Amino acid sequence: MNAQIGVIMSRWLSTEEMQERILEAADRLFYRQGIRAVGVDTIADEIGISKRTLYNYYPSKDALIAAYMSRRLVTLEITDRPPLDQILGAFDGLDRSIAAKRFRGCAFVNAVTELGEGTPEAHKLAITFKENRRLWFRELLSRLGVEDEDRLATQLAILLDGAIATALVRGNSAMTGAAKEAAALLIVSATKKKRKR
Amino acid sequence: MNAQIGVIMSRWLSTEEMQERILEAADRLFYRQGIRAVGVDTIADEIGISKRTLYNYYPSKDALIAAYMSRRLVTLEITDRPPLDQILGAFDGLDRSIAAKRFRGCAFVNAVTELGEGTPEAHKLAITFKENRRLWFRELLSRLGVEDEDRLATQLAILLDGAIATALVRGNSAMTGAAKEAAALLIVSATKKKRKR
DNA sequence: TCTTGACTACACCGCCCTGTGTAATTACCT
DNA sequence: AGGTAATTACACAGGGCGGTGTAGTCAAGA
Repeated sequence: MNAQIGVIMSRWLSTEEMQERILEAADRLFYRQGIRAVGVDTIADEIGISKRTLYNYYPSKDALIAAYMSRRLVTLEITDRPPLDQILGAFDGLDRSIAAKRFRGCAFVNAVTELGEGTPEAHKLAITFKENRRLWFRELLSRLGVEDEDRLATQLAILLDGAIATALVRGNSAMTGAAKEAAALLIVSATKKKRKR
Repeated sequence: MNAQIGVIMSRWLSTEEMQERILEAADRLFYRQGIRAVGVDTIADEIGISKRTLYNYYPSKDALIAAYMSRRLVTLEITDRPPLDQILGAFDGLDRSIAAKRFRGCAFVNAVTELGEGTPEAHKLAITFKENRRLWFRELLSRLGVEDEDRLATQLAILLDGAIATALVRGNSAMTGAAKEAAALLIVSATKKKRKR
């Protein structure tokens, strides 16, 4: 066969690099086709290694799932751009993700749906992810100087998640503009309230 | 065994009643545990009939899934209550659903997530469901006399779906109030705009 | 009483999945 | 040159699933 690719790779790649290579493939397949729908063999085939080798780097599929979700748990950064731009930019980012044609909704919400209550780690990671983004909104709103930034951050997070779910079902990004507009209106309304006091 | 229940039932129940009885159990299990996670045997056991009998009423699991989703596709009714009450009442209804402790998110979004692109019927039913609710919002907004009711209906639908997704992940209904408030603010803002013209 | 139709229990098929066991192969290191 | 560690192909166990085949049971109607 044309095989033994893994043998060659393993000489050039460190353990961490192999894990990352596996994880990258798992991420792509899990996100696109669903965690339950993708078998370990499929992931191994995807990068041209044997299933046996994959189990040398991850002891179980559950470990792979946990690593997959941890990898998606990126820390959101706050730049020195205007806070309002950053907030509304999140909706533009969603729009671009949908347009990129690999969109399958929120990986964390999907994981909770697919795995159910039987996997508390996934559930915790999903909560953490959502809360991180809400706090990211809140910090930016705080810098904007709005009133009741905690509640407003929740509302923005709801809008974003709603746009994600809607885009998943409808299969297009026609509604991101409306969501962004609603977000802007809520923020403007809150800043006006603040000014009045 | 204590069995032969199905035999007894089939003498008393018509074909439609048996189908409904099966479907009710399938609905409960599919929604709670997920479509892929529930086997046909489990559904049959749940109502005390044999798998063989179940296949006499539904030719395949796919047919059962389609019936499950069709059953969830209820037509939303518009009453003579004030339109604003009905709109905001949708958020209260969500709050009650979550509190009822059987909440597992939106059945249609979950079906799209679980079944993927391989089941276009489910996808179509999900789109229909979401669009029905959006049009329900739009009709009520139209009766309210707001400006740009189509876009506002989209925004309200996004808010509701976002609240559903957030509640699914967080496991509580702490955010429905914020979603409802945002909805109210968007509507009030639209009515003010109308008044100004 | 006898026939008919629905249901049951149970076995079974074929498929897919996670995970492991094994012997052979390969490349690097001493 | 020989040893070592990783990888490979392959088989297989164990389990679940969707779906079917079959022989027997039971109640209703003629």
